[in-house]
Amino acid sequence: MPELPEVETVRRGLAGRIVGRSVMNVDMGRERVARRTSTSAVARGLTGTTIIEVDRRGKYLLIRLTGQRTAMVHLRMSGQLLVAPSALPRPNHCHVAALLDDGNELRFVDPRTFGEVVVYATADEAVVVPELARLGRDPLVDGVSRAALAEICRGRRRRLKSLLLDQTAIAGIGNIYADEICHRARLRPDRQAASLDGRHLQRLAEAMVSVLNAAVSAGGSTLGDAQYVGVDGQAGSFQDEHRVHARAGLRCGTCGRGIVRRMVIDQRSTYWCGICQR
DNA sequence: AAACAAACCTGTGCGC
DNA sequence: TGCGCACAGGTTTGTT
Repeated sequence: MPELPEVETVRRGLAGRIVGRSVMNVDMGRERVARRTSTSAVARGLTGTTIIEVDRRGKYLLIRLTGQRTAMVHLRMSGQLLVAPSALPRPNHCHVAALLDDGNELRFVDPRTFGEVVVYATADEAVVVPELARLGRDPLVDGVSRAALAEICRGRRRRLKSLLLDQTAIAGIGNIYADEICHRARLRPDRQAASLDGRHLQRLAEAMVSVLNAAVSAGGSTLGDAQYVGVDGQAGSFQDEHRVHARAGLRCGTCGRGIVRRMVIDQRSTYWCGICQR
């Protein structure tokens, strides 16, 4: 579910609601969400700390804590981080509930339990979360240029969308935004990345930044199943601006002539307009 | 190296 | 209504 814009929306929500708060007590649910260590390690790691700041790298949230600790949260497909008064009943599938000193609870909710939480000494980051070091550049944190994309595409025989989904190439883009970025750049998702010339790469870099920024401004995308919501349970609105994703059979909103088509790339549904995108 | 398949889970929507 | 199946925003592992 959550891609860069949704995770960034959560990050901003958390920054405004939990920075400066202390963790009084922690209730844990399913062991699986703490699989990188254990539920008791997560509870012990959080209890008694104060939240200093909230960082994001690609789809990874990094909550910096006192005591030189960090809590890493990855929402995967169905995870949510919610801040709610502790008096309100917890939703189903609430696997971490951290009581804060202002009476709110920070809650990690995840029906499918693909998501995870781990607390570690910040100095051990490279050991505990080794995939962070392998992430490619984050288009909003690091910026992305035509030259940077040329470097990524160079010497590879790979389809464009597959490259966009590869977190070690570019961090934060998932299935929705890969489709929307390809559309905005007017590039077919299945064309060979190595075939892109300087003009194409320039369009791709601009599309990446503009689509992701617009999506962050809209608070992310909440599809029909409403799985993604922000920390206050609010839906995003960028789904109203999707041009192709999950719109098979509908008329392309950009050219007004093409009908959005569906294909499968890397086991993921892929939507594109055969007229706009070459 | 790239593409593909399956796995991890639960929920929802659709056709019959 | 109920059942069975397809499918869902992610990532990893193993196989062609």
